[in-house]
Amino acid sequence: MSVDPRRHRAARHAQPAARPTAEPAAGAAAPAPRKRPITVERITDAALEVVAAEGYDALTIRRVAAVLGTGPSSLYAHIVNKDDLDDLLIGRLHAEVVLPAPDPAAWREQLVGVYGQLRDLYLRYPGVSRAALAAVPTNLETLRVGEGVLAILLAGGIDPRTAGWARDALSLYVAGYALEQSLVRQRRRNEDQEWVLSHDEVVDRFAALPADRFPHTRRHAAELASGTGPDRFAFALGLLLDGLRPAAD
Amino acid sequence: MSVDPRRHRAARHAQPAARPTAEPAAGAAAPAPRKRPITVERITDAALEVVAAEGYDALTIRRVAAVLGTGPSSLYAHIVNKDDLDDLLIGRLHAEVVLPAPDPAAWREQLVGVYGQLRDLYLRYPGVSRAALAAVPTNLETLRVGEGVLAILLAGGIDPRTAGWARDALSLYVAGYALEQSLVRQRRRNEDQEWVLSHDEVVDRFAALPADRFPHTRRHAAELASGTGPDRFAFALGLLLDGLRPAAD
DNA sequence: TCGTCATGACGAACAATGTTCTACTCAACG
DNA sequence: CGTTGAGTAGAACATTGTTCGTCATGACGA
Repeated sequence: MSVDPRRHRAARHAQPAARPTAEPAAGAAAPAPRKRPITVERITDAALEVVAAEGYDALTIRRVAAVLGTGPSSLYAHIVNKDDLDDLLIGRLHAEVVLPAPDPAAWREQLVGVYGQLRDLYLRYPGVSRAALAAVPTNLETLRVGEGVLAILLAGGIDPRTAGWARDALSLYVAGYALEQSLVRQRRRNEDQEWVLSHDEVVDRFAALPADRFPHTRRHAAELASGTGPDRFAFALGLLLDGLRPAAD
Repeated sequence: MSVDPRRHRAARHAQPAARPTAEPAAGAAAPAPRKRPITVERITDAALEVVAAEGYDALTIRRVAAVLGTGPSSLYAHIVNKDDLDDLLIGRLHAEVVLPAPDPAAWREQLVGVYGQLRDLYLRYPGVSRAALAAVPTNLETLRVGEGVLAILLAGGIDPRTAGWARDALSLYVAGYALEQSLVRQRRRNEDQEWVLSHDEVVDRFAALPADRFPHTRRHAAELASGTGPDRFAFALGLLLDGLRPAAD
């Protein structure tokens, strides 16, 4: 039974009562174990390494264990299961988000900045946003980012209930956007699937649709396939944020 | 090699050249095969049955085969792989969406109606929205719904490029919303996981956060956890749609 | 009417996954 | 020097998607 990693998970989701990690003073109590013991941090590092290099689909317990030079069972002394590993990943990602001090005059730009960071993190680790969508919303680092976003919204004059709902919608959209974008890029890599289409092919395909059943798609094929990812992202975020304006004026 | 189901998949994604399904006139050419042969339609039916009853996670090839009273390998004469099955599912779901004739005066309500249908379909089959997020956007039925949405937006006076981007954002949000909602309900069912929280517990947990690091989350715990699913859905959809207004006026 | 053949169904099997069981190592402590 | 106990690791199990070779079965031509 040993230390039971479930306790550790619970600690990551509960309020930080005392010391979050309780790292030794580097040389005092634990004078450097000879063989680089497996820790939750090292597991998370290895997992992110795998995801960055090969995508979230390649993230298996065995793959992570191989990176650490061990077998799959060795990880289960530190993590509860694969869901727990996902949780660690999105926690680590959210931990990297830097939150600005809320500025009532610039709440909109600040939110674009924060969610832009999240988007970039998601895209740097292709497919993790799937884990983010499935994640339990009580992870401590996720809560930290949520609190920061809430602070910005409230500083902007948005009433609390609206702010909460808007935050949910924004987070949902960003995760969904990153997931879709990752899938597109992944498909572009697997060119062995002959029915995968490039950008131009999509335009051609749209334009080749029967005019009787798909008049608009056909007519505006170019516009529909237009716009890089960031453009669409900024557009959607703008829609969501501008809708909040009335409450602030 | 036989008929190669890849051809069928390609047909489902290509333009409908001639007959979409080519169903026999019931008694003319094919006078009722004695043993109910396995067809793509029956596979899709069985798969949806499984998802409706046990959720998308329970959707395995073997499970579907069992519903049809056969072994897993029998399905591979009709589908390419599991991704193909996912594609069939979301195609069938989109086929059930009824599209209104575009009314320039009611484009907003019409869109709420269409995406409400999609949301209800997703929620009726818990978890399928995951497949929808990963789906290839060239599925014929998906294109049909997309065309319908586009028609409504254009009738509302939205310019084509904005309409296309807005459509993407809306579809993304609806799929993400349904996925999140399905996960919440699924978690609520698996009560054996002790760290899963009910609504009230979430409020308590928020209110119990340390006030120094989570002041806003703590203070507005009630508002943050407030609102049923439909409320939040309507709110987010409203944000996205109202942002389009200026272009229409 | 009989033989041939192609289509599709099926069982067994394979590789890969998450997870558990049990044995083992090895530093710390009496 | 012996004990202990946490952390490690290898083997194994159940379940997944997928493929291979074989078999039934209905259609078609002589």
